[in-house]
Formats: sequence, structure tokens, C-alpha cells
Amino acid sequence: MSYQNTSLIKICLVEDDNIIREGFVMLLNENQGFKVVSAYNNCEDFLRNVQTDKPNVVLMDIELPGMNGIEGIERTKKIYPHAQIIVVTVYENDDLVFKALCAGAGGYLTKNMPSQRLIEAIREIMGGGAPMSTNIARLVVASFQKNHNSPLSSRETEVLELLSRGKSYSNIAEGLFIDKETVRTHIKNIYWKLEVHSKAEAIEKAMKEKLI
Amino acid sequence: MSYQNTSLIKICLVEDDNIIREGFVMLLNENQGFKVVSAYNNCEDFLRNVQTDKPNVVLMDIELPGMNGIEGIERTKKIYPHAQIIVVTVYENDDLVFKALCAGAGGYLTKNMPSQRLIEAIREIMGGGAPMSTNIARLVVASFQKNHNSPLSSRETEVLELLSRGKSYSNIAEGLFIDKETVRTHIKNIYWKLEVHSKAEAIEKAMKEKLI
DNA sequence: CTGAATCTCACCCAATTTGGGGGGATTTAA
DNA sequence: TTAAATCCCCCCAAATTGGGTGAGATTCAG
Repeated sequence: MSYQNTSLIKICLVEDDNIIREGFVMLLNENQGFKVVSAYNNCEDFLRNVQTDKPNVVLMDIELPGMNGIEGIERTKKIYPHAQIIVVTVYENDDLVFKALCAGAGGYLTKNMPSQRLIEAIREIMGGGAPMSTNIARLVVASFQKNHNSPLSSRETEVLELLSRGKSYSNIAEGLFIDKETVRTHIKNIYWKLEVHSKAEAIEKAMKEKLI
Repeated sequence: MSYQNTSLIKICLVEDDNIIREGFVMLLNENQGFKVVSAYNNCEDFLRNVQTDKPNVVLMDIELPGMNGIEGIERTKKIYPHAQIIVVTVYENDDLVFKALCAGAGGYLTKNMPSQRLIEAIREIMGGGAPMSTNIARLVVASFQKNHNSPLSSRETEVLELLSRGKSYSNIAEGLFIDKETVRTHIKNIYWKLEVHSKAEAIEKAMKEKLI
């Protein structure tokens, strides 16, 4: 087996803004134990070289010419799953954050951070963490929480929950030890309260409003 | 409107270990701007007083005599949603973390942290963040990510995704601009690959293995 | 180039599910 | 004592579902 300096963290950058990219390169290389192996201004070039660059950490922008960062994260994870990817962007948009995390990002920083935070973040992700900006962490945690102003009763919520897991009325009845007809009544009431007329609509609305 | 010192953070503790609880009280009260209004060794007593204590932040243990912390978080959020709750526990169990966050926890720390981290965490949660221990943050972020070793093709995954949202075969066919019969074929193949024989089983298995 | 995998569509059948309509009983909290 | 929540029952017709079988087209790696 060849020698590997485990304390040297190899970093790739994917960032189209020349100023920011070069700034990051300098900042990181100043740091003992960090080595920026390559810096790209687009995903395509990065993806062509990731397997030879063998980065431990990738700092990836989202808004990029050509392929966007989300797609870039997905592809990176497919061909070089070993890399830890930290998104560095100006966007604090909910949707983008979740897409990035689903695609495989291991951290998410906004560009308004103090530059020292970048250093910490890289150490953090190599140490088994998931560096996030304050607001991002809040977004992520909030995504687990349910709406406390649900129009549905707790029993109705329970029924809808099971319905959303693909259970049939009979399944639900068994699971809750009630009659199938009772389940039907609950579902009728759910539809009435949510102003929908089908399972799919009910689940969609319930998901969007975080009722389940 | 009555005078409110916005810089004074009122804290409640719920922790059954006397040593730890008293340690936290001292640690926090030493800090300018923090005031421990009450410290309880069980949830029941805390819940009876939360509306008069009016804490900004609650530090809550999970393993407690009587009502457990998860239940405690839920009830607190129901009767006093304003409070930010930080779980402080020894457990790093996946299931417990997600249950706590779903119940309404805004942060999650493990007791092996440096005590200074507690101070930071309280500032962090008051500043709109979501303080988490390193490993917890990783758990949370990982929960968004899909299994990269899925036996399903991308089309099959797409179909199963829509199925899990309660869509019927016809709905899915419309959504993907393919024939209903094709959807049926995909689903048959999904069932074969996942070794299941119904929608509910397929969704359950897919969720558990993070295929969708 | 060949074979495996994937994606697409078709037709058969029977059982189950679903949505909508109606009616009622009991408990519980405001 | 109302209103709500929860529970149960009946009817019906349309739609959905699961299983079987077969088959053309494309893509992709060995």
C-alpha cells in the first residue's frame, strides 16, 4: 500500500467567480494541512478530473455556468462517493438547501460567513460532522417539525399518516384496531377538512402544510 | 406594554441527575445575560410551571423518571410554543434524535461536549440557529440522502416516488407521459426486485432502505 | 457485436379499493 | 348543553390493483 499523509486534506473548488475562487485558494493553502489540488469554474471540468484529483473535500457553488451544482453533487457522488461535498453559495432558499442535501452534500455554507468559518467547516466535515450556517441548520431542523395548527384531529392525522405510507383502508383498520368503515369515515372527514377529493391530493396537501 | 429585557435569556432545566443539573445551573448563572429561572428533575413539574416560568430556552434531558423527554417536548410545544428546546442527553441514537426533532426540539447536544458548548448553543438557538453536536448534525444531514446502491433503475425509482405520494397508476402515467400499462410493468418489476407484493410493502421497504 | 438491462406497450382476469351518499351511537371537552 | 371527535353500519358504481404473459425498441458494457 502506498504512503498516504492522512493529515493532509485535499480540496477541490468549483466556483465560477474568479475573485472568490482565487480568494479561497489562497485562504486554504495558507493553512497547514490543507492542499487545494484543483480549482474549477464549472462542474464539467471538475467531474472529468475528480477521479485523478481524489479530493477529500469539495467546495461547490450552486449557481454555475452549464451544469448546476445540484446536478454536479449528484454526479460527483456517483463516480467518486468518497468525496465530502460542502456547498458554498449565496442562496438560503429552502428548496435549494434540501435538494443539495438530498443530492449528497455533507454541509451547506452561505457566502456571508466569516472566512475563518470555511476552515472550521472543512475540519468539521472531516471529523464526521455536517457544517451548516446558522440559518441553514434551523431550516433543516424545522423540516422535521409538524404544523402545530393542524385542522385534523390526532386520530385523523394518524389515519392520514398510514394512508401516506401506501396502506389501504383495510390495512389501516387493522393497524389501528378499528373497523374499516370507521377508517372510511375518518378519511371522508379528512377530505372535507382539507378540501380535497382523493388520496393523492390529501397527501400532497398534508405534506405541503406539514400535517404529517 | 411592560418592560422586557431582551438581552436576558431565561432558561429552564429539566434533568434528573442532581449533579449535572446543579452543575448546569451554576455554569449558566455565571454567565452574563443568562438566568436559570427554574430547574426540574422531571417533566411533569416543569410542564405545570412553564407558563409562569416563561423560559426562552429549555434544556431537556431525554431519560427521565415518569414522562420521557420526547413526550415532554411535544407537550411543551403545545402549551408554550414560544420556548426553544435544546435536548441534552447521552443518547446518540438515530431514532431518538429524529423523534426529538419531530416533537419540536430546536437543538440536540450530547453530554460529552465541552461545557462551554452549552453557552454557545444557547446563544446560537436564540440567534436563529439549531445547535447540534457534530455527530448529530451528520445524522440529520445523512437522513436526507438516498441509498446509492439502489437495485431500482432511475425510472423505477421515479415511479415508486410518485406511488409513495399516493398517486394512482393513471396519475403516474400522466405525470411521466407514458402509458398506464407501462407504469404497471414498472411496478411489477419494482415488486419483483424488492421482493414484495403490494404498494404498502414496497413503500415501506423503499423508505427503510432510503431508495426514495 | 452480443446479451443484459431498461423502457415501452398490450391484453387477460378477478378481487379489492375507493369515493360519495346516507344514517347513527358514544364519549369528551368547552 | 352544545360541538367535536370517535366510532360503526349500509348502499353503489367506478376505478384501482396485482398477477399472468408476451413483445418491440434502445442503451450500454463486456
